[in-house]
Amino acid sequence: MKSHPFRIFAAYYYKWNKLPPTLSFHSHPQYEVYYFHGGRCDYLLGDRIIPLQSGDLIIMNGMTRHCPKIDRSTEYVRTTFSFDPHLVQLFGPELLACSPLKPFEQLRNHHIRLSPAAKAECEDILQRINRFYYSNDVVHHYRLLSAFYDLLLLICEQCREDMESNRSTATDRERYVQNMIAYIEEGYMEDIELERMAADLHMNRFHLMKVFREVTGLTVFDYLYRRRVNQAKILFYQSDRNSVTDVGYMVGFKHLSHFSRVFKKQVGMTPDQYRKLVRELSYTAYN
DNA sequence: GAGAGATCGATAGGTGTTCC
DNA sequence: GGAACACCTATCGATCTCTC
Repeated sequence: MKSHPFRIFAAYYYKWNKLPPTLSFHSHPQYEVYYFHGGRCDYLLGDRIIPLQSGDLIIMNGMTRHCPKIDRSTEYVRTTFSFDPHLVQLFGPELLACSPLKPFEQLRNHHIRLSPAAKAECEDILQRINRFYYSNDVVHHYRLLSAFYDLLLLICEQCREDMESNRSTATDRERYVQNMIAYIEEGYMEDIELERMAADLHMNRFHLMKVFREVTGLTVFDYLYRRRVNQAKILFYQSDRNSVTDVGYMVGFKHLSHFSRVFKKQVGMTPDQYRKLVRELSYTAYN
């Protein structure tokens, strides 16, 4: 899976009992699932501190800055799993009917304490994800997607009560940023200007930029371009008949040169190289 | 040879930072 | 929260390479 071109997934099982890794506040446009197996750790999520217990699950929209604060005197084990929310488009309308991303969209950042039975089930799914993630086998790639879908459903089940009571723990600043992200989601394929965005959201342009950066660690345009490039990846994946030029225009770039430059900066290869990799993969899958 | 795509350079306008 | 300004980058056009 490491060499797989479709790097929208990222799954990591991590066990540490010696030197600590570099852990700092970070954010990203992907959604993230964090599962705590064991150890002593507080999780810093925006301006909240969550003391963790074994079997705790945190779902995050990714855009709020987050990091674990680990007690180094004990062994620390966790699994994180991040993914681009638009990846679910690959599941098709029937599987999307149950809104598998609803907990991420409605609750945004949410802490779940799993029962022993749910904990066992979750660990089984994560184990499968971890196993298939590192495989280059095409069948394992689809089994990874299947396990991913299973995980989303488990999360939906665990969040059902909280979603029904519509309990949201977002702060005012997070809600501001959620509005900005929703605005970008609606118009990322068109021209987006900060001035107009600020006016539409009834915010000051400077305040808007400042809050977005403070909450996410990214600039508005950093986010916009990541969103466009991820959508381009999905379009390449959905059909290798899409030309680089068409995809560039479809995701909101006005000029191919700009699209190519941004894509290469983010992905490390040109859109055409990426498209060819995806094409090779689908040929392998059908042969 | 034609079309698609990549790359480069110049520049105007927009953005981010800093300060109040 | 608002303003000023330096700097970055999006845009545009030109040109080159590659593939069919």
